[in-house]
Amino acid sequence: MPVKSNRPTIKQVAAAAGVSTQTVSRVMNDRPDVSPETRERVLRVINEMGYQPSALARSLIQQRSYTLGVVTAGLKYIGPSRTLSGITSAAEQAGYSLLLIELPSFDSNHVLPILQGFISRHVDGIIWAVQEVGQNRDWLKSPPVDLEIPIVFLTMEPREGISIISVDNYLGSRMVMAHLFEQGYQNIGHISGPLDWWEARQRMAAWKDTLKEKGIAIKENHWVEGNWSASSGARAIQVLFEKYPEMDAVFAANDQMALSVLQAACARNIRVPQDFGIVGFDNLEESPYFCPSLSTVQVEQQNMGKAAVERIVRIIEAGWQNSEVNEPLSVVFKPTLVIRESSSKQLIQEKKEVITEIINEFGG
Amino acid sequence: MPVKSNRPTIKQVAAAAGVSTQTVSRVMNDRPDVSPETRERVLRVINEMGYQPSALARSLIQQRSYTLGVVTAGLKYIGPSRTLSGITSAAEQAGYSLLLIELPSFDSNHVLPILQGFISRHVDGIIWAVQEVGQNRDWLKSPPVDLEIPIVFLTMEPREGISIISVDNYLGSRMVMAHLFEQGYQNIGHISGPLDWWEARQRMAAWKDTLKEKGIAIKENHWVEGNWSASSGARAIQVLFEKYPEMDAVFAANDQMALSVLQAACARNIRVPQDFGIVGFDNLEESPYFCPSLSTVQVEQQNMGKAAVERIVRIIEAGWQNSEVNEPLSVVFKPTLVIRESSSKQLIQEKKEVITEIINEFGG
DNA sequence: CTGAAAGCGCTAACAC
DNA sequence: GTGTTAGCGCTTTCAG
Repeated sequence: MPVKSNRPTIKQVAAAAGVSTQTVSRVMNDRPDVSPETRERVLRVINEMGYQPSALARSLIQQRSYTLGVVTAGLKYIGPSRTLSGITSAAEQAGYSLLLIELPSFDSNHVLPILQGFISRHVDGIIWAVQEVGQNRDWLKSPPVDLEIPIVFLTMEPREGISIISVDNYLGSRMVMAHLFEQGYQNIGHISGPLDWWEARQRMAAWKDTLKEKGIAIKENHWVEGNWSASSGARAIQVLFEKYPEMDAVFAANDQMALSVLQAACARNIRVPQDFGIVGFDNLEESPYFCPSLSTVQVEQQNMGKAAVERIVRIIEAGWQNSEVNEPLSVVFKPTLVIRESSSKQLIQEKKEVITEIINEFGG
Repeated sequence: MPVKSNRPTIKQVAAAAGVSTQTVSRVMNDRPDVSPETRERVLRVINEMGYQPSALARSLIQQRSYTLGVVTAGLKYIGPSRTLSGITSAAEQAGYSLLLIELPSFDSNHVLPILQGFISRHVDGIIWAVQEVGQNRDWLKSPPVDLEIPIVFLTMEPREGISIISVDNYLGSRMVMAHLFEQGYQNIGHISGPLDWWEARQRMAAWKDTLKEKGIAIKENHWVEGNWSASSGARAIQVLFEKYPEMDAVFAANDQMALSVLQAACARNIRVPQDFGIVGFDNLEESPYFCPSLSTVQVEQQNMGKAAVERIVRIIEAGWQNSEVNEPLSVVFKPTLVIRESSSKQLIQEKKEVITEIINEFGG
């Protein structure tokens, strides 16, 4: 079973139809300057032979591949996958193929071979869908190749002249904190994400700033750094219960870690939310079904993926006709607070959920 | 910012180095027949100019793209993403690029444009990583194009002459049932997945067969069909509690639905596992942290993705040298039973987990 | 060891 | 309307 596929070439189709390759090309590309009879005849032959033009050859001559390079990491986690899902559907719709690369780790700074691969394959644009972690953006300071290819980043700290699609983690976390105080919780602990993640720092900053504004001193024993995993959350909550006994609520930087807090509370017979409030971040598919259901922050990851594709496509098409893209380089999505039983003394009775649009909360 | 990148071509490198393009090509491909001095000179120029050969042009002439087409669906669920993650890392290691397509739905049978796209882009092989659902394999009966490209499927019913990487869902479910009976549960209900899914049917068949073997009559009120989601699980368990009051255990076809059972039991103050046993399937990252922790079946999805890549690469390379692949076409992975608190009266005391290798259980 | 010629499959540019 | 010529960037083949 030789790999070499013997599908017909444009030459063979032309010969079979008794025309030149140019005419076949014109028919394939719906050019007007072909007589109806010729067109029909050629189309018939194309169908009979099952002719499929080579995108490779076309890309080569047109210097345009209709392909996007996508870099992701941590696909085994749900966040990156959701984003990727948004990317795939938007790309399909825009008529672009996707060349996918998954980094071996989030903080990989080993990007040269990836960029070279993309260049070598003539991608029209790149979507860098890896969160900002550790030093994994350092290569931007001195790009290893001078990149003529447009590139859009997802989820990173704003940088001059770079197109970024991100979500306002700080705002989302502020909403969490405002909600917890509103519910009457006073001593709010925090389980942060790993602090080499930009997003983890943002979420933590909101926790700190809110406490500061309330005149509450932040002590070392009021928070613990986790690593996003439920097991790290389990360790963290144990430490917090021990070192911060007055604590009556926890803001966990994601739902997995919040889940462990739920479990720990359950194991200690602490009543949630009556005596202890818990809020997470990310809104897992399962979070409404935790016991009690988990309050959290909803991020439209799929839409962010879509936005990234739309943005890169607009840049590509603009560059193609040498026009400028006159819209803001970056987009910041607004998250939504989803209030469920784990933090709402009212809701635990009524068994429903409330979604707070930022617009209503933070006068938009 | 024109998209057209003005990176150097082999011609320019050749001119700059004062050699012919062949020589540059030879150097790039590490051919032996270049004098050390020439090689060094050319290499220097290559580095200076940042030359990166065009994979497109190379693919065109070699009739070989070192690219794999990957078809997936439901990336917003964790299962498909885990598999994809296995595929990306194995492909990277094997030196293949990935062209990714996500179907709009699991049961899409609209495959012609996808195959044409792959053919057009000269992929060397295809990995069809979509579960078998409804009629979504019908196109295999009369392939819409005569596919010269080798293709490997993940997770589908065995079919003559087709290479398939799958997991033994039936075996995994038998292990669940054996375990539940061993724990002394007698009246075991089932929440199935949607029955147009092959995997859901397999899991259910094991439930049925086990009951039959135990001489237990299967009644309509002993099971409910879910749709994999936690919310469908919530509806299902409500029905079961009502119509099957003697029930003392549930085998849910995935962890999300099992989670809802956990929640429902918690809401009704039913003691799990003392009075009621629960087992899921798939082993979510979060399942050890449910309250109580959830017994389940572990499937090595990432390894299945890896296996698919390794298989397709072997077929490709074999085809390339016109040899045959003399190994079984298909691989069936063995799942593992993970016993946690939700179904183990012993463990709920000790707070640990037990992993049952099939080898020990079903005399392998 | 090196280079010249040919061509992978297609389309842009121009001729007729 | 249609065909011819040239060439995208590379490798294969063959000559020297």
